Amino acid sequence: MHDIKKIRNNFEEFVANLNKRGGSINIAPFIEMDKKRRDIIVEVEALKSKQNQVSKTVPALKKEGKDTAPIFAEMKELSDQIKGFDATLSQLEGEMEAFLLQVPNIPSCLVPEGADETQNQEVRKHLEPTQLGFEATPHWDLGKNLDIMDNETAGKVTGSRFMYLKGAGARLERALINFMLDLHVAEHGYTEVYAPFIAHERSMQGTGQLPKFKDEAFKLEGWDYYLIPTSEVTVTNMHREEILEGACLPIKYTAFSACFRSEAGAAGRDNRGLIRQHQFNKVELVKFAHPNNSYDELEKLTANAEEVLKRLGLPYRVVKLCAGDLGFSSALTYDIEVWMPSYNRYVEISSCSNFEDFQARRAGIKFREAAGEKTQFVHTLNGSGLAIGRTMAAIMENYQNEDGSITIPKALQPYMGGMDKII
RNA sequence: GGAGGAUUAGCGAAGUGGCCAUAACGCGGUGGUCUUGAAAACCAUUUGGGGGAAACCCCACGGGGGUUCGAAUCCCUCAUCCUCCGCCA
Repeated sequence: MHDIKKIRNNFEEFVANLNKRGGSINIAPFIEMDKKRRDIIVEVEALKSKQNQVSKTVPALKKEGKDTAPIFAEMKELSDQIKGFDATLSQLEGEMEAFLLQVPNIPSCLVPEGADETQNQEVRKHLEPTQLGFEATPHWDLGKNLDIMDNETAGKVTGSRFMYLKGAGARLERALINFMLDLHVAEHGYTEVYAPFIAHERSMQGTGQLPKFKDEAFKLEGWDYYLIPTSEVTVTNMHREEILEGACLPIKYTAFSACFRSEAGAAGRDNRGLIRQHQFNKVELVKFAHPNNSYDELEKLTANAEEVLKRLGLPYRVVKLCAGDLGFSSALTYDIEVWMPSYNRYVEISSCSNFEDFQARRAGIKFREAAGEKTQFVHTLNGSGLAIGRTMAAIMENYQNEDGSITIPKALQPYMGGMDKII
């Protein structure tokens, strides 16, 4: 959500910045609605002021025993007029909100120009791509052969794009969750949160999943509830409609959750195995930061997510998304991509973004620098730290042995009850 | 799921149709007086949003709707909390 005043006062600059994303937005109807809205407000408030003035004199008139009927008749007319204006106004404001909710965030000045992911910029790289010395087996084949992954049973019980994990596979999922949460809590200073997997419509709107991406979300029939596509929704909205104390910032949360995505239109190649599921687990990092240092906080958050891959010894690179590839709510995003041997390329495993005040405006998350100061919107940030399923896939593929077994990375062995290999 | 009660500022709380929302009263916060300093006492100050060039005006008593000339107050509805009952991991 954008500041109406900002749009009103610099709308050419606003449109130019927005169009860096590749669209072309027509803001003129909005400017017209805004003008009309303010005209109506001036008119209706004058009427309300009169209504208040007259109402104040009523008790005195009654006390004096005067006849109030003519005044009431006149006031009835005024009251009806006010109701008419208020109805027009609320409809207009509804239209304006509906318009604004569809407008994506402005890319930060740090975002490179570009139309699509081919123009994203590689920022840094850790480790060289794994040299197995034999042909890489995709993780879904490894998983099936080791009897730790079973998508056929999932198909029987639920449907496609779901997965059963068994034995060491299920254990590995749990180990990764605990390993990541422990790292972020004990070493990176995040507060662990366990949040609902379902959120109402306004929360989904608060973080920007709605109204534009309705098709991506699973809605509960008969309810205004959605399965969360990421715990970003339930964690960021923890502080919706709140005024935080400036001294508390930055607030840092880490949360494990299942995530649910319809993945509408994402059929086809590169989606097998654990890469693109309707349900997957994720450990999320969320920050509420002071506007002055939110970009430093983004660097730290990204480094915190990278640390997971470093400890697991997985090769990765960090790319800065160009304007055309930037998510709807984001002002700047770093994607972390892990090396996937069977793909012979990097695959996204985390997306770390600064939303500046875009989500904060939608969700009403403010802070006060100090007592007596004006309130301002916080900057919100988040990133995966990391997606569990894709991390498991990356471990299976990068740590596979020629005999089809999988070595467990050292850092995970304590979480696997000392197991060092899945055979 | 059923019955009853509650929701007012940072906290507690008064207010049951107009004279009560810059919201009584108490606590807390901030500034000051006094003091070597502190405490105490005293004085002042302390919600958020919108419109307007400004003066100033409008809105908000858990959310939304209604009745009324006028709603914190009456009605409907939703949410949350408390008590009891039912059910349950």
